[in-house]
Amino acid sequence: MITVNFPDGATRDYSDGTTGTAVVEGISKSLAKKTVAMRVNGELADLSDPLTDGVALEFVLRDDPSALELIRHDAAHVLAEAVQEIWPQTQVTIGPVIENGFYYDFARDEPFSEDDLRQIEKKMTQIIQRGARFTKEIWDRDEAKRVFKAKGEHYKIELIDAIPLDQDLKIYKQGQWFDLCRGPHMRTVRDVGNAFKLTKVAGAYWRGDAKNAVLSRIYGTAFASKAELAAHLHMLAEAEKRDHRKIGRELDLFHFQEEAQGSVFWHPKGFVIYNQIEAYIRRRLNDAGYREVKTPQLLDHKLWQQSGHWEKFRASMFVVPDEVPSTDDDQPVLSGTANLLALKPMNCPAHVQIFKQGIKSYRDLPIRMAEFGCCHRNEAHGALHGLMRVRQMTQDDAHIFCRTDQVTDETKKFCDLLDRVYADFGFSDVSILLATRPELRTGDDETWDLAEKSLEEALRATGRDFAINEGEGAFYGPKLEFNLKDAIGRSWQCGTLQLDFGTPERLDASYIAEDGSRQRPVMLHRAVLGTLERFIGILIENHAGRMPIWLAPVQVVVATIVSEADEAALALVDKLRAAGLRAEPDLRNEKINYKVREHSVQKVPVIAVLGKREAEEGTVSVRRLGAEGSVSVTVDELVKELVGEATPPDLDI
RNA sequence: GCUGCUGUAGCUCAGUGGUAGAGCACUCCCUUGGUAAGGGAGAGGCCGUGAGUUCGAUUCUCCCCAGCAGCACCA
Repeated sequence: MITVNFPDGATRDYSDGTTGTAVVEGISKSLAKKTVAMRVNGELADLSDPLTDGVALEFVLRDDPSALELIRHDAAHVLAEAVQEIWPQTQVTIGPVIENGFYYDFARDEPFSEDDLRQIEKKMTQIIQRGARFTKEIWDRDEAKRVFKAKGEHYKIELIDAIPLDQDLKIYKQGQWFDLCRGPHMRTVRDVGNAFKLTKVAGAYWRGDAKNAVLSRIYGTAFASKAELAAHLHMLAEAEKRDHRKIGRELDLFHFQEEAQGSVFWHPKGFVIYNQIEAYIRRRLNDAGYREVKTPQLLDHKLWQQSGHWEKFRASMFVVPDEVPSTDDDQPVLSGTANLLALKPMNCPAHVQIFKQGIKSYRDLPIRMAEFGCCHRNEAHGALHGLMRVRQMTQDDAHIFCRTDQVTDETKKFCDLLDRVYADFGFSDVSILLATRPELRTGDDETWDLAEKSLEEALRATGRDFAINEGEGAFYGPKLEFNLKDAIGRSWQCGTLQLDFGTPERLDASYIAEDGSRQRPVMLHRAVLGTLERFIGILIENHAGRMPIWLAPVQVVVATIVSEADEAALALVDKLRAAGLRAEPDLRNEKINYKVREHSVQKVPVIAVLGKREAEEGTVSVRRLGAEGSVSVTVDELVKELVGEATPPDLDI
């Protein structure tokens, strides 16, 4: 006899070995029909599992949010079955659920094409309609390896060997087809439903390791209902429309070209945004007690050796020989024997050099040293992506040199600064990850223990929620990653705070403590926006190109209807400019419809229209981006209104 | 860097084994027109680079380069 506890507080007794299926069928037929799985003590489980005494049982209905991962996982199995039914020679590997769907990696000589996806989808639909029941079996390891070997499934054998010996080896069958899987699954493949779609094909490394073979990955997504699938596909389409590379070209903000891959050519309009953001953050940093510096681009490789970058980061550095290139065309340009310099990939070692000038007292700390440092990193070609991933970048970087007892306070202050800045840019949803020691790192484990503990304690002291991001820290210390959620629900890592005991040690930075001893300062590496390039990319996508007026490259266009209004229009532009606004006239020989359309497409926030009537009366007809109608105001009212609106948020009183 | 796909006018894209087309943008002309495209004319391309197959290649094949997607890496 076993006792089962239900969410409503009820308890019921069943005979030993009773399954979830039996329980739900005993409660109600209609509930049983909708139930696809269960939670036993909070853990998702197969409905067909026998229950044990004293468990807390909840049923998972197909349209519960927690059923989504089951739908997707089952869809991945159906995908694998479909592929093997069409191409029996294909080996299956793994097929997990991911944030917005699932994928399955296959080993196959010929990669899949987009056309194959439609064919596979059809086959999946057939399989789902066949409605095979999922059944679970526990297999003996050797037996399992024999079976998979006989099927030519070599990757599965590797997977079996990776499963700890104390764990059962579970096989899930769906009709004739079966797969090694930890489960759980729903009742039948029919529970997958019809709201699924295969979205793309790609190569992916076996076990995510670049040293391994490349597999063919098929991505897909699945939802409980067609409507949710449609909404998701709509979001993807929306993301494509907002692509900052496309908008950057359309709005004439920046461009890239072959000769400078990964580096941005900022056009005048784009650079307005860049400069506005830099000026804004400079004011914010100044208010928060930072002092700005500027350090060299090129530094001797000896310094990078000392800092640890030469050993741990060299593959991402641009190394430059310190010699005069040969001007003889018959000779090699470089001798290959010169001393080596490197373009800085980070500002930290240079900041330590400034710190080390003169003797620092404990009274001087914390020192908050900021730099809009232009850094170069030799990113892999395949990593480059518009403004989001570039080779030349400018961070809103700063290093805080402080005592260990100041770490918590500095962390709090930094978080406060982040909140203000993100709010000013309209981001309200911020999540935090604590990234711990990576495999490739400098410093001993005791130092890492201390660093991770200190950073975590400091973060806890701010009272913020966070999650752990295992193994993703910087090579010199653990870091906090601040992720912003954008207007269409995507998450972007922007801010970072990294705690570093090692660099001051390696570069021999010290201060004189209260007792007269020499002490190492702690270094906090931190950025709020991350890199300006990437942050601007995020802003463009967040706003779909419609920048807030304080950032808009052109804030107002003064467009005329008839040439008799030209003079008044130019006078208005002068007035707006004198008030500090970015205003442009449009006196072209075009109809007002044409002008309005063009400036709307260009996302100009305000169009001030001047016809004969307005020119005579000293008024303007004001049309806002996205609004249908227009409002008539006097010239002075317009100037006053726009000055108020266009003031950067930190200067707004 | 790895796998796959792509590379034709400033942009978005057609197209063909016999050296090319559209729309928008651009220039000029007509039009002075009240809030998302007025009309007409014109100019603009070594069809990514190099090699091969061929009488002939932008088209087929290969190398390289770049871009895109994903992976790996990462701000």
